[in-house]
Amino acid sequence: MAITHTQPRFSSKLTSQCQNCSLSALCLPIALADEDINRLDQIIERKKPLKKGEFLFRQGDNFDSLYAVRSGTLKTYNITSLGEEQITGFYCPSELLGLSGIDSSSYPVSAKALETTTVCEIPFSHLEELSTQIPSLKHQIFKIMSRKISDDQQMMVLLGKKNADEKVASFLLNLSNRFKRRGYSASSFRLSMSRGEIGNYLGLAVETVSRVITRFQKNELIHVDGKEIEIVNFEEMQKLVGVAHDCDKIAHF
Amino acid sequence: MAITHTQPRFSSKLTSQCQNCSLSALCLPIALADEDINRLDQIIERKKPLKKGEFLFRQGDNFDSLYAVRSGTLKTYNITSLGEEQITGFYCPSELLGLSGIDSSSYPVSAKALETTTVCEIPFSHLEELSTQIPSLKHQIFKIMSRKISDDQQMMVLLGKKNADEKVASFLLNLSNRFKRRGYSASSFRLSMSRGEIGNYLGLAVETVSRVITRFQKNELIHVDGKEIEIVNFEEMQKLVGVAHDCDKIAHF
DNA sequence: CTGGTAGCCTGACACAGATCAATAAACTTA
DNA sequence: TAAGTTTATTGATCTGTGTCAGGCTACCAG
Repeated sequence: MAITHTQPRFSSKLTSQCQNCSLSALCLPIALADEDINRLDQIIERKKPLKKGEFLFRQGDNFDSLYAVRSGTLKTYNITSLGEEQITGFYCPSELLGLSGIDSSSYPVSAKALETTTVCEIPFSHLEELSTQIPSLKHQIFKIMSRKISDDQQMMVLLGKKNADEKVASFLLNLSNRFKRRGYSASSFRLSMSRGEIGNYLGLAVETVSRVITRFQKNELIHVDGKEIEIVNFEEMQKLVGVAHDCDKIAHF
Repeated sequence: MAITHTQPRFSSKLTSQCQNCSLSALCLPIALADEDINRLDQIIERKKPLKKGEFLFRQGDNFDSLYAVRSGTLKTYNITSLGEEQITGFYCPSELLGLSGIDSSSYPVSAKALETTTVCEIPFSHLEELSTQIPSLKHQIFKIMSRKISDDQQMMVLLGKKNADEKVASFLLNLSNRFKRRGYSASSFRLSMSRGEIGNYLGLAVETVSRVITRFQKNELIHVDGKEIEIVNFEEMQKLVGVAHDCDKIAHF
């Protein structure tokens, strides 16, 4: 929830980092009183960076904390009964991980860094306590969890109904939106995950992801150079995804 | 959260229905003090039954309330940009609907009754208020939302990685577990949804669902008579799904 | 520099499941 | 009861994507 963009500093003497954090508008969309932000700030621990491939937590670990991404990217994944990995999400700066652990008191997924990554740790018991004292904070947590539920359901629609082109286009536009929200370019960004990880996440084979991306480039929808992506033709991409504009089609039976 | 199994009664004079409700153990897994149950009870409205095909709420409606299913079944679904419906969940007695509406203040899905259905309405603003006064209630809401997030992620694994047989087997065993938890037979139950709705939910064509079910019957995994299902060979069904037993295979890299 | 590894791309082919079509069964309404 | 409608089943065929196999490139360690 509270994130700073400054260089990692580990002194607990630094308070009010959330206020200075360029991402706090995203973490705390409903402005808390200054005093409340301070209180929130005090329960948050800034952790030392994870290197690529390191775990933030593992499936089965005791649940203690939520984590807000400060910089870098992580993936969460399940291990299926066959021992394969199924990626359930990618997490960019300002996004919150670990919500699925609250219920069972252990994390039902593993979280691994895709690159050098820093996070803020938010001990859940403290957060919960604080949320008793600050109703707007509690409301904010409800909203964040609710949002996660809607987003996951959109993902279910994608996995259940879309073809390969639509999946990849949705994925790229989704990333684009997330970068945009953070103040970065919506049209030009770097993929921190491999083609294999994209395919895993979207329910596609690596080869299919590769072919679709190549074809998109051939059709001048995007420009690709390895992990660098530039979205050239937003309009066509959105048509592929099926944007909400043509919602007049929607009937309520 | 609070549900009664008695015949529908609409007098607001009836208090403490939650205590008498055979489902309350499911709604209130962490026992609230009697006094707290009463307070919860007082904010809950028992609504008149929905007939098959009627809406509980529609995509875009203002979000006001959560709903707990008392009897019957509902489905929730999205309308995709092409105007098709994508079912995102089925809801049986004791289960809670509407969580995805908290974030955006309008429901992002529609909820429709699959048969005659009664629900308890829980005005969210009241619930939130009450949760400020009763920390264990707040905790319970966090847990329920967290559980929903884990469940949806399991569904993403199913949609992304499983084949038709595994999907249908998972679906049937999932229903079986839910009936069992409610004290009904785990092996013998009635599907309240059509084959088309099952297919839609699982990302399969109707014909595929039909064929898989027929084949399961041929192989004596289940016995089917229209909407009546009997699971005959649990062990084989669980093998199909890939139960968690063979988790020694799982490596943590 | 060399060899090794991992990621990515591309082509050929196979197959699970979609689609199309026709019939049968179940339910609805009059 | 019959007529009409929806739902389920079954068979025949088609197709999008997975699978397999090969090669290319980039990067790292020695």
